[in-house]
Amino acid sequence: MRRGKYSPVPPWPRTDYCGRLRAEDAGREVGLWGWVASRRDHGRLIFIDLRDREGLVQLVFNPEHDSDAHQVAGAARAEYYIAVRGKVVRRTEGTINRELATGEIEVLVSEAEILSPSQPLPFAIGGGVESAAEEVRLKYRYLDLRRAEMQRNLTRRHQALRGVRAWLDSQGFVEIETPILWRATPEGARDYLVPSRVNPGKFYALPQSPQLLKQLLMVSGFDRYYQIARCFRDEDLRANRQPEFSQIDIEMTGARPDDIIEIAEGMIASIYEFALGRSIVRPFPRMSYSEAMERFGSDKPDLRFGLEVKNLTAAFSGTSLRVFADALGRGESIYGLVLPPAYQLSRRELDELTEAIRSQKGLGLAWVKSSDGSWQGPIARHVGEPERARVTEVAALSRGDTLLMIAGQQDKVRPLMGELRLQLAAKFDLRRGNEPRFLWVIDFPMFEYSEEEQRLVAVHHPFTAPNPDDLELLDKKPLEVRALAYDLALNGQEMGGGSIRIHDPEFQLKIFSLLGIDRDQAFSKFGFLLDALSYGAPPHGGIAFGVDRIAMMVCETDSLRDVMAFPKTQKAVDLMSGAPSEVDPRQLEELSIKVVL
RNA sequence: GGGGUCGUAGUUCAGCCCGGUUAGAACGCCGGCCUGUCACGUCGGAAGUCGUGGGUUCAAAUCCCAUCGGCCCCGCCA
Repeated sequence: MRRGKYSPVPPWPRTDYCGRLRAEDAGREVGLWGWVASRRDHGRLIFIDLRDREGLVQLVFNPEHDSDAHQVAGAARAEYYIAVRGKVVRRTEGTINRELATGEIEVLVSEAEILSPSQPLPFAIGGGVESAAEEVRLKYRYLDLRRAEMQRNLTRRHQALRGVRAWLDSQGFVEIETPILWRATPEGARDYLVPSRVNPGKFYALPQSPQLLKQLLMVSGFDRYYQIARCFRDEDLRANRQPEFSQIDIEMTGARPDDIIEIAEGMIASIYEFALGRSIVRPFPRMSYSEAMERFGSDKPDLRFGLEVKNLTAAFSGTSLRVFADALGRGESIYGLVLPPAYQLSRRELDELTEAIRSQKGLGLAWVKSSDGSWQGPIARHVGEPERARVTEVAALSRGDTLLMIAGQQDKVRPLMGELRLQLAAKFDLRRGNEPRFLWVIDFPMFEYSEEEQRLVAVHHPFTAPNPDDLELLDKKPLEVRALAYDLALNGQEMGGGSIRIHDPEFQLKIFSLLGIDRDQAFSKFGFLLDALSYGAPPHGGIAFGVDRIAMMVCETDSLRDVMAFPKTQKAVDLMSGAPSEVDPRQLEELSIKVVL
């Protein structure tokens, strides 16, 4: 591997992208730059597939046409970056390659130069993403990104964001940037901290979202704001969660939930238009949180399949089955899930499922199989006729169905049934369907009780306005208060969520106090917000979407890493650069930081 | 913090259960030949701390323990 003469710029301009050349370009003289994707050396004739971001084109080097260029081709190897000049020619009939977009033509090269040679690569670029372990791909991410699939994903993500900007611009939204160095706030995820050199012992925090900043912009009068905002949360990773990610952050003055929903649906439609060139069905259906929990055991139900959860509590009243009778006596609920005859679980699978639920959640799973008017299974003979008839009706149980049931506290059982529903759907491969099934989940509760912290916590966030119809419940039954909050779910994933905010400082203090934040704490942590709200703050509300999840949606991938240029591993490490790393002791000293391990 | 799974030439994998030849294959790489290939073909060649450390054994890629790393999941993520 030897570099040619030093030249910081290509010897001739690029007239075209390789992958864009077509039959109508025949006869043109072109200049191309690109990587050697493959080289087929016949001793005299040499073919090279030259690749750039738009695709491949075949180059032909004939020593009788130009022997210097032929020599260059002979020296080239895979992934050398070369520049060529030559003539686009139609291929003869028998040599056309229908597999290739550029397969009707080739470039007869008359001049060639190696601009940058390459070591043999750790993995093949053309082999698809399965051709190398992700560990290797991440270490050489810059090479991994040369793959057509990654080029496509990142380009499509870009198109999706163009769709976002085009739509929001058309609706009069102004894009405003907010600080990355900000302050730590209580509530929410763990913060990433940044020490301040000029203020020893003090720290900035990276924003978990620009929530409060966008509210302040409403006070300032930018009555329609948006931002593609980078956000940071120091929590454990998942396939769809990275420590830093992007949000489409939107806020509007005077918005009602319907206004936000309308803007958001228009935005999603624009994304589909720009990224995929297709339209989607609107408006999206809406469902209340309580209905979603009751029917699907989830606040982001996957609507691509049925398997709905059934509430069997009333149907089992007065049952002779001991475990259920005891549960009902404690005021607990019984939920069931009906598996049609096409989806059979073996006795062994049912036993394993029962055991998994008992060991993980401490709840028992009961099951019966329905045949002609009778039930089979371990508990079948303990269930009396009247409740069997009621359950059959409520669960619409028919012959050959399997009914899975769990009893327990409603707030434990419903999510568990929801999980079970997803597990079974995965097992029987029901989570498919080409059409995106969007769903607005509305009427979220304001609060939930945290066992761990022994207090109320905000379901959305502490700045969310309650539904005015529920105001009188705030003090007596806070858990029953609905918020003006809404989430957009797609195929079982949360794509975004938002709310109408509180714009009255006294009312905000009231909500803080319900959350266990007293007046002093509120002013010391959120004084700037409370102050701002006291200077003519207009009513406002908004929403935020996960850009990365939207990119996953339009790229049809299950891994966020496939739509991010430089993602981190599950241990939040960048395998390529080695971040996070130790730092020079002098840096720590300047920051007045001592590391204790 | 916890559960599962994987780690063997540059790459993808086999071998591991049931310990015992020189640890194999394909792709890639290097060299020769080749004027219509397109995953070119063909002949030859080089290439391995079997993730790391310890243990059991006459003998460990193989069995045991620990540890590191990738991935998936639970907890966590207002």
